[in-house]
Amino acid sequence: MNVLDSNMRLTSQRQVILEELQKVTSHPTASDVFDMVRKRLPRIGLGTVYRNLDLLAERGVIKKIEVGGEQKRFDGDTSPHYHIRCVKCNRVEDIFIERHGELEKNAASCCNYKILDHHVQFSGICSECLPEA
Amino acid sequence: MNVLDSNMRLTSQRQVILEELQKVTSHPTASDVFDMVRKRLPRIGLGTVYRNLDLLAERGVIKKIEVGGEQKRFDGDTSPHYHIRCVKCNRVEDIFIERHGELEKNAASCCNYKILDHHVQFSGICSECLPEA
DNA sequence: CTCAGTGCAAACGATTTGCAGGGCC
DNA sequence: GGCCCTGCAAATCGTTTGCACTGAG
Repeated sequence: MNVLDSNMRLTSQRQVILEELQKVTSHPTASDVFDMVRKRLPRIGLGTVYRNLDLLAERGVIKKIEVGGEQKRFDGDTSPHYHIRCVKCNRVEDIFIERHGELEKNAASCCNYKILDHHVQFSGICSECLPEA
Repeated sequence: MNVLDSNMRLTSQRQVILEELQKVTSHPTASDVFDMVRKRLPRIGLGTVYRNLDLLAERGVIKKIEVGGEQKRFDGDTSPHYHIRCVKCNRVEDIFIERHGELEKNAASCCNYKILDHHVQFSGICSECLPEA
């Protein structure tokens, strides 16, 4: 928790939210996290969850990811990796293939942007949904 | 407009929405399209715009793209290409580099999904925003 | 003590939907 | 003439915010 500013307090809500998020690899939405955290802190409010997730994401302690779908999702793993989403059940999983630096180089040569980052989104059908497809 | 089902009617609203969208490369949001279309059809409703954009996207006549930000955007160009978003002004532009088939192959070998598609999202600072950065 | 953080509820913005009337095929 | 589609407004959903209170430092 040393990444946080000195004027950022270590509340139990903040702590539990981070712990619960880092415990899973399911890329939960804010209300998923709310449900997870509520088991340990029954009086926590949904607003608090949103506020803390945004704050932690801003500091880079966690990542806010925007795959398809309506709700944003959060990832406790900040190491660089890609994602795949199942178009049937909307599950989101990690794809650990090496980042293609080449991609940013190619993009840079065909537009006059200062490129900061890139992300690759795969979509497909997960092994669990495949049989019924 | 031959891509449409036989039971899909060619209303003026539908026609104008498609025309206006194909006229630009700015990846407008639904309400951007609403504003564009309203100049020609002042009585059109926002709901109609949403309904038609979704419908056209479902048929593959246009594409619904989900870059960062709150609103979804629409692209009249359905040829395969990537996108870059300016983190300052939120403009979205096309990146025409050849698709990396390799990406899907690599992803397939590290997860047991049937991979259907992939998309690459770049983020950066556009030439217009760069001076003030 | 102080002020960042909280719970709660109301507000908000994007999108969806129910419905009665309208116009394409 | 049927029924898909529209305009309109209300409803919904995710997320944000105002406020008075609480508790970490």
